[in-house]
Amino acid sequence: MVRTPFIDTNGIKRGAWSEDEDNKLRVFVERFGHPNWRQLPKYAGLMRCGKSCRLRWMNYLRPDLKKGNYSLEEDQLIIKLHNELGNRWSAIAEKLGGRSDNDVKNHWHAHLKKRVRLINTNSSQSGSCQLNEQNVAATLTYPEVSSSDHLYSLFNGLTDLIEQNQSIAQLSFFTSFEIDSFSWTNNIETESFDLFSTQPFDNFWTKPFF
DNA sequence: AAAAGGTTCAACCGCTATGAA
DNA sequence: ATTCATAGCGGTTGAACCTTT
Repeated sequence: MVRTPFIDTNGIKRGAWSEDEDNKLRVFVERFGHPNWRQLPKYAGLMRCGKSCRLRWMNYLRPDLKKGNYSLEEDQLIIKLHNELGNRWSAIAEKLGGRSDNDVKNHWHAHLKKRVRLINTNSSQSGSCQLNEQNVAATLTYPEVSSSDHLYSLFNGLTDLIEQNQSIAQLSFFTSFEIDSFSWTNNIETESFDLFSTQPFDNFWTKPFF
């Protein structure tokens, strides 16, 4: 998933970084720091521009960089911070700790934006539910404790069902079965709320889907 | 099995902010 | 006050990978 390496007209290498280049940059920065990114490639023996070196270090090589899947807590925090700060990815990444701004930005566009938009759309249309089953008073039990991968997958499943325009009957079955089994197996107290409430919500993660 | 379309993410580009001269 | 160099930011893109048809 990387761009093919090539040398541009100025003799600067572009595209994907090789392992050898990574090693040169890592060794150099760990030893000397990076007081001047523009000069760095010359002294580090790299054919890259300073900007490219900085980006590679900040987004990939930094030792304090956290890699791998995002936790539910991280997703919650990104959504909350994006709501407060907008597209200020570096500020959001800073508060997450260990994630690069590029990584957070990609994660937002790939995973979170769609879900937030979907929920906002459905919330604003609560009077005329898209699912074409009017006047259905559904109640959803929701665990008070939300730090669980199980809950995360449940949330994903729910939004996928909504996206596929599934019926309330299918949703009700899915939610009650999944959440009841989760709360039962984890011995967690649950609280009820109205699935179709139009009241303003204090907490994104506990607000109804419509 | 192959083609088409969608997803992911590393890297690039252009712009702005900042600080030094 | 102005100019210039550099760092940093956010939007966009290229291409590998994945899924669907």
